[in-house]
Amino acid sequence: MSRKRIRDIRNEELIEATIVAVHRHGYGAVTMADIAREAGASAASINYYFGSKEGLMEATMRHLLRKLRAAMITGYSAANSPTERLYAVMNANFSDQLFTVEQCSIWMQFWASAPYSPHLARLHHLNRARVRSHFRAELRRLLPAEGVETARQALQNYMDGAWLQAALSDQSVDPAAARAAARRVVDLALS
Amino acid sequence: MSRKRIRDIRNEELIEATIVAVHRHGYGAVTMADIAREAGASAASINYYFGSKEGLMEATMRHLLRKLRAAMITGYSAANSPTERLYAVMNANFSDQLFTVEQCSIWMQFWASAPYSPHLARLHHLNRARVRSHFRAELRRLLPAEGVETARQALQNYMDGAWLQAALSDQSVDPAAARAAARRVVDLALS
DNA sequence: AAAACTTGAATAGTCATTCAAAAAATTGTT
DNA sequence: AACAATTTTTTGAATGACTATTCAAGTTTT
Repeated sequence: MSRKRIRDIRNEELIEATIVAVHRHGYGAVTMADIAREAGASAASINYYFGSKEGLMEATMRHLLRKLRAAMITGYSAANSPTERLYAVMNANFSDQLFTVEQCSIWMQFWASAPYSPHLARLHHLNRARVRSHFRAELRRLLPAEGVETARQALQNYMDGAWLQAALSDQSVDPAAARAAARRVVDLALS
Repeated sequence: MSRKRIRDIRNEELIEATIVAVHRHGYGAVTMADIAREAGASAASINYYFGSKEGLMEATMRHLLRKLRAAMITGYSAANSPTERLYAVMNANFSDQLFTVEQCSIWMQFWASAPYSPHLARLHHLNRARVRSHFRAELRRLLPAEGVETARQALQNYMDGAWLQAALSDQSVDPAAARAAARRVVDLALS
């Protein structure tokens, strides 16, 4: 039991250190030594746990995807109308925990490197397809059939664009304001 | 005169090679040797013209920004109503020449590395501010004051999100379809 | 002849990964 | 509890491979 625990604790520590280090140096420039220093460990021990740098990056993206999915499911189950579920998807994406410069920045780093890593690309496509089907399911109940796809693209691209802007902003972002803005965009798309 | 000409020709060739090579290998992974091979030149000659890899990357981004601005101005001057000018901005961003997987991909590479390069960050911010003011100017004539900012965010983030999606798509993209979709989103935002 | 251009080879540095050996934790035995 | 045996974890140092940049020596153009 405790054998597994130590491994899990180390895994989480190293992944958190990876998030910080990638945000600080960039995905393309970050080194194993940077991450090790951030975690207070050695580069060799990272390889002991994750096998390689690529393995660590993939594990980190899985971690972030899990967080995103968890936030989504939480809000989703509390909402009980199509419109509220749309708000819930937005609120999850712009929640206090997820919508920070640090996290948006690392998401963008992963997006940029996905085309060159089949593993990352696969994870990204799965996630995007899931969000797309959520949006479609709710919008079908709210709009005539010919308007569904346009509204979905408007909302989904808006979300990605907002994350991009947050990643590139040098100031800190305001999640509450982002949620309010997203809500207005949803209303606009449904009008 | 011809002294300058040779230099300009080489500059363009090397920048085009950079676009291809960065798209193929990624901004973080591309090497001077990759770019040189693509251009049929040597790595040393690139340094002769651009001083350093960073100088080459900055010049390449400037080149892309110029292209974008030129496309925008062309469409803009032909349009003569606020709505048509909004369409024109969208048409420029989704023009056949600009909206390709290759170019969207390299834009995303630049976005991702902007936070770690003051030069790139500066260029990016200037460009974004310019687009923002264009959108604002037109929307102010079409919507009540309190709706302008929401519509602008919806449109500008939509554009960035669409480019992001294009960069990550493994198939080739369809600029004409993207323009039609963008037009529907503009109509949605103005309704 | 002079200036501009090109490059092969050398330089000086970087980095991920491996590995042997040490340290720490866990287990089994008494 | 005590102690030894075993497994798991950690790391310093070495390895091998890769890179941007420089430069002297050529080639081409003016």
